[in-house]
Amino acid sequence: MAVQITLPDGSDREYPDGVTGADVAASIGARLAKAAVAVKVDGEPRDLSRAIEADSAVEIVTENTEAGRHIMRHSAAHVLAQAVLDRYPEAKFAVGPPIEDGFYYDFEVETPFTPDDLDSIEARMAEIIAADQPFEREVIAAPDAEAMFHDQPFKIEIIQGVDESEGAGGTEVSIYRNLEFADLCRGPHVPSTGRLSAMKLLRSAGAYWRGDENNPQLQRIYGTAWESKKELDAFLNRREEAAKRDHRKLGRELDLYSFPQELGSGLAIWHPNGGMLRKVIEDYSRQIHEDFGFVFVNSPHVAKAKLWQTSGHLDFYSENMYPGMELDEGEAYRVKPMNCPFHVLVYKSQARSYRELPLRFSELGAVYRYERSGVLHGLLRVRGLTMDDSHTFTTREQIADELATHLDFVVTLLSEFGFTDFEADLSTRPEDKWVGELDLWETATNALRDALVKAEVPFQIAEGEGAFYGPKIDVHIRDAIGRRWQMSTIQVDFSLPERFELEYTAPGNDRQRPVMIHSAKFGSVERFIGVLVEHYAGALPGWLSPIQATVVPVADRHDDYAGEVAAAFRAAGVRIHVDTTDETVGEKIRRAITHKHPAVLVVGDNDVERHSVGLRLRGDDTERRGVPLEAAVEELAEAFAAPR
RNA sequence: GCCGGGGUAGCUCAGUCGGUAGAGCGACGCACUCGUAAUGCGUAGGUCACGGGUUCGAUUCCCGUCUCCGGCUCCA
Repeated sequence: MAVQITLPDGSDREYPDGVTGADVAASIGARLAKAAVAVKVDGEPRDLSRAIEADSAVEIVTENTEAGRHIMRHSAAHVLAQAVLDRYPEAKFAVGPPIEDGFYYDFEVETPFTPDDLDSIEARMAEIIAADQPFEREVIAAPDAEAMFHDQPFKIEIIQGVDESEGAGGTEVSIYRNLEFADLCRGPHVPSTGRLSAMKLLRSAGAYWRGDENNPQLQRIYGTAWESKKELDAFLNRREEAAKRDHRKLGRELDLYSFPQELGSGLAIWHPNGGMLRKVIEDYSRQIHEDFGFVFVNSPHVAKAKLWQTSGHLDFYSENMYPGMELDEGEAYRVKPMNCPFHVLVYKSQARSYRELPLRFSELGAVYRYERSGVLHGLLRVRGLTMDDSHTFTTREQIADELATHLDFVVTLLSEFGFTDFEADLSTRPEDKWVGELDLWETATNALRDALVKAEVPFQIAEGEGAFYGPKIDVHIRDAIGRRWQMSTIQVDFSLPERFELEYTAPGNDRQRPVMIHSAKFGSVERFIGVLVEHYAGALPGWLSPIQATVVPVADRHDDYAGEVAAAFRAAGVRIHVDTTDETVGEKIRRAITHKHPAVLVVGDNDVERHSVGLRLRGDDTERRGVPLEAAVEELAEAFAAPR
């Protein structure tokens, strides 16, 4: 007997019966065998030590691939559990999957782990790894597994879950064993613990069993594992680099905004530089809205509770709303968490004709949302935010064109801020609870899909994930270091027009109900700025920089000329300031560079005489001397011009 | 909200096994007037987050509050 194995390059090889993945790897090459952590047999990951019974396509999974690291991290999670149970025999262990860049394991223990505990656990893991214990797979009947894990309630629950999902009775589960430690696991695993030397525990945290806060809270330990010390160090280094981009830290360094404790959680104040950044972004927002045919409306921060009752927010959104207040004779008011009811009232302020539609209302509206204290995070999750919010009222016939326009708008806007890597989620009708007409849902959903295809935005369909009142598109971007952020949304709404009994007069003089499209392009101005700052690591593109250029007079006899230079730039629309502080030239330049100013202009005796400047642009560590002033003004005005 | 870890000068941090605190940067003053990433000297600046308790004495120990950081989706 022999098995025929097809390798990824298409070649076929014969192997004797009982051949293992490890044998196949060894037969191809010693280096491959050394790097192998598992195999894929007909696409299914398996242990290297398992015999390959039938003819199949085999691919060796090596440690330097994502699939390989995934397996290593899964194995590292086992070792973590093993170490914890060694140290805390009474601990109950729950689940321990690999995640992006690492792994975790959840435990129920008497007292939460301290940082010292983590050191001790990591030391025990190092011993297990040094002992190079082999991972051994075993398949046993579910009832036997329940007996084996009789004092491990989470494992019992998992075993019973396997029963439910795969049909009760006669079900088998696999377990992995290394020495005295055994864990329920689908596998595969690395051959032995010795493969996990580049490993580090990172932190502990509370986490609810199965992510549900009604369940007991477990103690989660996070760790990371890589194929080599070098890769581990590179990862730790990347984390440090990411920390340097933290918009909260950069916000302070660049004097953009702050979160004073006196103010309140989740609330920011904007300093002059941040105020300028907001102005530039808000000016841009107004301009592009105008360019895409939107008109501007405005609304107050509070409204009668009855309005929120009509809109449905008190029924569906009240947990995110600030508590009510009473005015006059017991009239209840609420602070707005959204702008939509106001824009609806603008629509209702007069009888509408089909000739006016689509009607696109836009507002940079400050809204307030109650977020749980634990989820607040800098500008990225706040309790007071400014939405570049719009509400478009269309006829049914116009929906498709209108959605395409909105997507075009969003993509144009994100591109002009330098984001190029988009992904979208298309959320479709929920199964059970929804309003409106089925064919309208289909029309709108298809229109959203067509728009995505036409705009060439890669997307996934989030089946049934839509709101009850209509389908939507969420647009995500990837930032400079690969993180994914949700930015824009385009949300169709069949419900609000119904609730507010919106109408327009159609050509046949009959009354029709419009459809609404909610859309936020930045999401929130605050959050958008947070993402921008992190994406650019504070070095905002010239058109966005609050200070675009600094003039450095060489000595104070050049201050007057420096003022003339600044005036010339200002006249051309460049945001410039003169550094007249009593410092050396080197220090003033260093200061401008560390504050990420896009241009530094040094002026000295030669420049006064020749009416020129020394010009140094950000990212360039050389300078150009004696550039004629007019030429420099023209160059920077062009380089720093806003896209619209 | 829940779990863990923090809160000391404007910022970054050290320190106090209970005897009211220190550095660097920044700010301010003086000198220097300088050509592309830190000139020198000096001065000021702290209710050690807030409230209570223990103590002869609390920034330090205990309790509570506020606040910040990390985590709470990724199906053995």
